[in-house]
Amino acid sequence: MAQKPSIPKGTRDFSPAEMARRNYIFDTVKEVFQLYGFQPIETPAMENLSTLMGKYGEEGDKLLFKILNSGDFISKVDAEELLERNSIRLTNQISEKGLRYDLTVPFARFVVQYRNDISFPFKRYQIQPVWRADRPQKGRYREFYQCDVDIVGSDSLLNEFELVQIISDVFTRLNVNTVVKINNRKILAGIAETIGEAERMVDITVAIDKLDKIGLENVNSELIEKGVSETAVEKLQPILQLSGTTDEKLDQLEAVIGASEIGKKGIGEVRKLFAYLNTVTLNTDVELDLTLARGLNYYTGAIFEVKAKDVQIGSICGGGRYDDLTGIFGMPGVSGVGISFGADRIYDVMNQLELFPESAVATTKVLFVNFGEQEESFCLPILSKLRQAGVNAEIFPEAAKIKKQMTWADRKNIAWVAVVGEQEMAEGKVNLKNMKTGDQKLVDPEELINILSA
RNA sequence: GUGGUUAUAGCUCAGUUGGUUAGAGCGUCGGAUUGUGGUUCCGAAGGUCGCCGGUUCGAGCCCGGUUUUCCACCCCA
Repeated sequence: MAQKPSIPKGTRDFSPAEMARRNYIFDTVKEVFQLYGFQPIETPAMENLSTLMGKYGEEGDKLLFKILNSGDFISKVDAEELLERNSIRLTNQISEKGLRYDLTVPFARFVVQYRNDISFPFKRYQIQPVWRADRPQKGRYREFYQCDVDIVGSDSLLNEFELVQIISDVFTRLNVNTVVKINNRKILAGIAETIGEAERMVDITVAIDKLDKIGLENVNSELIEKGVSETAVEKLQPILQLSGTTDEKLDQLEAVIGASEIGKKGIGEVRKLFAYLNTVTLNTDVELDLTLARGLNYYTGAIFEVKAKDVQIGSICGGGRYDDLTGIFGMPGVSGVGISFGADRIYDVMNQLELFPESAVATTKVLFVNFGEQEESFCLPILSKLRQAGVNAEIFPEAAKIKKQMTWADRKNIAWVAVVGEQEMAEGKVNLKNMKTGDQKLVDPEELINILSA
C-alpha cells in the first residue's frame, strides 16, 4: 500500500456525523449569544506578529504558530544574525505573521482599528478556530474552535452578570452539568500587596491555582522556591484555608486584606456580582474560588472558569475582565470583559456522556431509488416539489441495484425511501417505504409531499 | 520544553522462548435474494509487521537511531 496520508499533529478531520454534532453546539451557543444581544464578527486566521507577540506572556509567545515570509526571505537576513543561531531573533527577520492564538486579542485589535465605526458598549461574538503550538494530549489540540463573547466599553458589573447567565443558559441547553468558578484579579493583587510581595503576584497566583491539585504543603514550598519570603507565605496561610459560604469567605478575606485599596475594591466587585446572581435562578453551580488564577496576564478584574462536573478534562469555558487590552494598541481607557467557550472540549464531554440528541444528526428525509431514465423523468419533478416544500430529498445518481441503493439509504440514516418502477409509474403513484418500521404504501405525489413535509 | 507510552489488515487488537505460508473480530466486496436495507447463512479480497540500520543460520519479536500515537507535567479551551 502507498504511504498513508496524514494531517499535522493535534489537528483533526471531522466526518459528517461529527459535523452534525459540532454544529449542534455552535448553533446552541450562537442562539444564546444572540438572545443577549451580541452580534457576530470574524477576523483573519493570521495576524501580524506585532499584534500577537507579548500578549500571552513569555510562554504564550512560544506557542504561537509563525508564518514564514514569502519569497527569498533568507537572503534578507544579515549574515551576523544567521551565524548567531538565535531562533528568537532570527524569527523576527523571517516571519512577520502568525496564526491567531485566541479571539480576544484580535478582537481588541479590531476594536481599536474600527473605533470610529463602533458604538460602545460593543457586544460581539466570534466563533472561529485558533492555533497553539502546544503538545497535544487529552482535550488539547493544536487547532480548536473558540466561541467568544465580549463586551467592550462598559465597566458595569451587569456585564459580568450577563456572562454568567450566558454560561448557565448554554450548558443548560446542552445538558452538561457544570460549575462556574469566579474570582477577581484585584483580590489576588490585594493578597500579594498585603503579604508584601506585590511584584510577585503572578508567581503567587500560579502557585495558589494549584492548591486543589498538589495540596497546601506543595504550594507553600513552591512559593518559597519562587523566592517569596517565609513571612509572606506565613501571612498567606489564613487566606488559603478560607471556608464557609461565599459571604463568610468574603468577610474573612476582608478582615485580612481590607487594608489594601485594590483588594477591597475586588471584594466589593465580587459582592456586587453575587448580589446580581442572587436575583435569578441559575441551573448551574456558581462558586467563589479564591484559588482560581488563570495565566493570561491581561486580566484585571473578574475571572471565570467553567468545569464539567462529570468528566475530567481541562476547563471548558473561561474568561474575565481586561481593563486595558486596547491600550496596547493605542486606545487606552476602554474596559472589556468576555468569556470563551471551548467547543472541542464541550464536544468531548458531551460525546463521552452521550448527551447529543438524536436530532443533532441532520440527514436526508427521503431518497428516490433510481431504476433508469424513464423512472428518473417521473421522479425528478416530484423531487423538485419536495425541495420547494423544504423537505431534504435526493435521488440516487445512478441506476444501481436496488439492494445497493437501500443499503446506501440505510447507512445514511435516511428515514424514507421512495420506490418508483414500472408498476408505480403506470398508476402515477410512488411506493413510499418507512425505513424504521419497514412499512410501505402506495401514495400519489401530492400525498407524498404532505406526509414528508409534516 | 521535560518525562513516560504506543506503532501488526480499512478499524479494534492477538501473535508463546527468535523458527516454515503472520491470525481473529468488526468493516468492505460478492452471492443466497435480477423490485427492497438494517437480522441470518456462504464466499472473497485485503499486510513492505511505522521507517532506517545492527545482531543472528534465521527478526513482527532482541539492540541502536528516527518518526508517530497517546498520556502526565508546564500552560490552557
